[in-house]
Amino acid sequence: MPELPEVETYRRYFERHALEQELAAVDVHDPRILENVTPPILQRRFVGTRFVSVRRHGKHLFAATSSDRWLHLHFGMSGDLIYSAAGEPSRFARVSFRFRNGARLSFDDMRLFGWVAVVDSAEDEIVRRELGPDPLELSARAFAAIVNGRRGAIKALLMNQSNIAGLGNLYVDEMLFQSSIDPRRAADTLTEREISTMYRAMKKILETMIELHANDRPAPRRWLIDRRDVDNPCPRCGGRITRATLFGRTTYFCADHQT
DNA sequence: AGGTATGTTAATTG
DNA sequence: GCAATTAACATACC
Repeated sequence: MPELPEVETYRRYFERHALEQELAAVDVHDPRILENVTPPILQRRFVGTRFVSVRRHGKHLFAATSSDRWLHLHFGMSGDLIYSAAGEPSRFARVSFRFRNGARLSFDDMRLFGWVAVVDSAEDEIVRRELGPDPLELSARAFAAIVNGRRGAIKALLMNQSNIAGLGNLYVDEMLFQSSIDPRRAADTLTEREISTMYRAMKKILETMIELHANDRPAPRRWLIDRRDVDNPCPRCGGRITRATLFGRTTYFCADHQT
């Protein structure tokens, strides 16, 4: 389930379980998951090294190794990380990093929209892919600068990873729901106050979800996220949740209070 | 059987 | 160049 809070959760999981152990083997269960390497090159790059740190930018995860290469993961729609001390990899494991102690870290991805790559520099890769700033390191002023002067719809703007990296369909809907803004509103019709409300909602939603994932807790009941279904009562105003396809994605919102 | 899915990108059109 | 739209990618679930 990968937007920014989920990828941050994977980052912490990777950091907690898979650092500073020598890699004994890399098993490629399905080579279609590899973005810019072949199985033998992936193995040559990583066997004998250790992961030393993990960083995240938007929905991208980068693990530095004790050599000069980085592992670069993107989770697509259904990517996941599973560390296990022993046993067989799960049904949808596409690559498994096996450690000297017999444990493995598997990259799972049922739908294969994610990928595994090897890069020389996380920083260069962020630039090369034209990723915008990570929202957790974005000031209110910088956020306003991204929104201001754009004519397109606010939802499309927020989903575009080159504007801000890390928001996806669910959390953009959540931000707009909590900010009472219609997803179709043109960015240049938003007031300063609305932009500032969106910024605060964005930070609160992302930080809260990271905390909730860490404690394995569900989203708050007054949020949209677990009520994404047509005709559900709006947990804010008593209206009805509407569903529409906007900018290619299924969008849920409350037409009563989001204007 | 058909609709749906947390993402990205290329192609097309305005 | 920007913005909107659609299709495509591959797979499973209900």
